[in-house]
Amino acid sequence: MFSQTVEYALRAVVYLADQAPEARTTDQISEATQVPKPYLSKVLQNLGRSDIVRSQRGIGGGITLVKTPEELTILDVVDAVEPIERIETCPLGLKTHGKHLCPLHRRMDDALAMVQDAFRKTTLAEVLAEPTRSTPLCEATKSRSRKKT
Amino acid sequence: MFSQTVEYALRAVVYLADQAPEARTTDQISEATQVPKPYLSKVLQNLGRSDIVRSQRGIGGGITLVKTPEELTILDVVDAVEPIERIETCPLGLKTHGKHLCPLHRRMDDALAMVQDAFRKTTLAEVLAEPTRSTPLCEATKSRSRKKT
DNA sequence: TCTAAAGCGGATGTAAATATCCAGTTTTCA
DNA sequence: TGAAAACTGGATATTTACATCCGCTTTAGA
Repeated sequence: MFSQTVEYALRAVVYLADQAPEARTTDQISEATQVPKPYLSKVLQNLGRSDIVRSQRGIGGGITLVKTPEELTILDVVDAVEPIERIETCPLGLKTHGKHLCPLHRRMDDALAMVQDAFRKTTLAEVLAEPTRSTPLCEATKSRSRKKT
Repeated sequence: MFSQTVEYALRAVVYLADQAPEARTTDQISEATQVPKPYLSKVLQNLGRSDIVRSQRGIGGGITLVKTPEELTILDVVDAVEPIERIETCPLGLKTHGKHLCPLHRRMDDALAMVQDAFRKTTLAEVLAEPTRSTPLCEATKSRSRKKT
């Protein structure tokens, strides 16, 4: 139900949040997140246009988060690459419904709203801080704090 | 976030539930739900294979629900055409994660679970019974109980 | 038993999402 | 100032979802 692109974007941002405030190259992100590099490159460009990440060309360059992990939510990232389309008006275009959704579409939209709310409430910092055996994106026992390669 | 196919399937089934236990032809369903007839036909075939609807060829034939609207949930329909794919194992294939999802994928899967639960709890009968100004799929003031054309 | 109604299944076309490639530009540093 | 690192943008596959078309089969009723 979530597209590949959303999955990839989230992986990349989680990785960058983990490494913040250090910059990481597309190569590094690709390797860490297992996202095919050429496609990842496009996704990152997109995140750049939406002001989620900033890019720096040239030697020593790379990608960094614009905000801190505390300020950035999952929803910010999802909205940047593929916003959740809420059902605002009757999909059948019935005039008499207008903004008053019928029970079917009301329920579908409620489901979308739940997902949106859950994503809005979760910051990247929370994802990283969660005590668990599984570090985001990394094999279990690997350190998470190593910064430079 | 929900595909066209799911949207179409739900519209068709809601319409059939409203008309139950009468059969309706693809033409009638198409007109009522505004779903393009040739594609609707495929969707209905799919719902037939999943035993959500039954079809009857020939004059006087058409499509009917297999279960009553009370027994049929939104999730049944969604699962029939395009099951919600829960995240069961780490999408990166990290061995040490196994079934223990990392915090990112845990949250994504939780969102999927919420949608699934909401859909499982709602029967078609509930959708039809809900007191509202907007009858499912129909213009506001139209009767909902007319059976034959 | 013939005809018209109705669904079935295969073939085909189109658009969007996913993925790759490469030439060009920016930047650092020797 | 030149070479290497790194991102950018455009062009091009590939795959999947969406949509249509058409000839065939089943069925009811005149």
